[in-house]
Amino acid sequence: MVNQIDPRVVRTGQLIREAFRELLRLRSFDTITIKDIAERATINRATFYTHYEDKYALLDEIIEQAFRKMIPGPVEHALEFTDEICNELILMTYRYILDFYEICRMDSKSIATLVDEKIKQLLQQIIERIFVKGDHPHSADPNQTTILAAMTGSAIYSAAYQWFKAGEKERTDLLVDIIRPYVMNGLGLHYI
Amino acid sequence: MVNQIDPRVVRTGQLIREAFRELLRLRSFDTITIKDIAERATINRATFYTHYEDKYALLDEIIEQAFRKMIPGPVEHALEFTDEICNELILMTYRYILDFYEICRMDSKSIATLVDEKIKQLLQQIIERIFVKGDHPHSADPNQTTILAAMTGSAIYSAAYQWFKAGEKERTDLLVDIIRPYVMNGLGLHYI
DNA sequence: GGGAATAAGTCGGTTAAACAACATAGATTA
DNA sequence: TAATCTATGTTGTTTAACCGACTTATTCCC
Repeated sequence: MVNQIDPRVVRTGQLIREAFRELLRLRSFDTITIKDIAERATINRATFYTHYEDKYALLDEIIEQAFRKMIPGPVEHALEFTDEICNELILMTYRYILDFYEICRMDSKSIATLVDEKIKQLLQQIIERIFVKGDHPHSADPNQTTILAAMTGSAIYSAAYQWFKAGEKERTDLLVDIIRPYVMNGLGLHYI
Repeated sequence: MVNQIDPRVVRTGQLIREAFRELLRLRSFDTITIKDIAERATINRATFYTHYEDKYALLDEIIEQAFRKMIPGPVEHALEFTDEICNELILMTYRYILDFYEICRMDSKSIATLVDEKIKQLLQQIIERIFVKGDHPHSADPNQTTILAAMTGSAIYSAAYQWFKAGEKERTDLLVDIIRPYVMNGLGLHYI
């Protein structure tokens, strides 16, 4: 429908996302209308729909973009799921949660579950990719690989989220030391 | 040809002018190409020409926009050419020169005369408008009004420019006290 | 001087954004 | 409850931006 290389398309997309990010700092997700976004982005309301199906799709992309920007280089290029990589993933996830809940007004908690799901899914993807690239013990069975990645991703996310909700902002080394052994043992990678 | 209300037109115009202002801070006017401007503005080179005839026309508009933004409220709404208004005009002109020559790299002096002419012309317009609005002694004769405005504008500009070139950045009160009596006497307004 | 490279303009065809108008669905209020 | 208002999507038409190609300068370098 739209050519993602056309500079007009690129610019309009940027305007929409930037407007939306600004609005999320000011108000809660469900008080923001398409009209608001279009006005702030200085585009026509109808044009919004050639870029996103609705504001949920837009939120989805915002989350993903922000998350991908935070992936550390070592994780990006990791060929094996090592303790070090596991640490990076944990810290990155925690950092993302801190950032996101600071930026967004989550008064209504309307989008909290959406965000949770999205982040878990992205984490899972990253982890699965590392499993497949390296010769992980179970990588022969794609099905099992996916399940292990899902468990690992949600374990890391849930723990980081609980840490955040408990109000602990310091001593992330403790957080790491709780999650990593659990995950690595679970994967049977501890003694590799 | 282009509809100045269409948001696309407004946005493209802003992008072009902003890109040009940025480039003027980095390089001198005659080293800047249309291609440079278009690239920085993230628009197509051909699109530039639907907005401006060439980079001289663009410079012209940049100068005018910047100048108009500096017009003080009292001058904007003046109904009479008083000492106070005259002071404001002098100070504003001097401030403009300071700003402009700080922003633009005038290495080659290629555009200095263009800028000079433009500013004199704008000053003249402002002054003439005040003459016409108030019942200035000579306002009955439109021709004479224009000439008086031209002389006043260029007198103020030249004096402010000489002051700037002499390197005097302080004591603008002295500058004002030199120009104002000259102009007001010249206009025969000193004893009104 | 002569040839290559780069910039300035121009033009016709294509694509995306603007816009107005419409139908629908919730929310608000009389 | 009926009526008004506001947000959501959708559609067809118009317009401006994109793009490639082309013709002229201008500059640069051999």
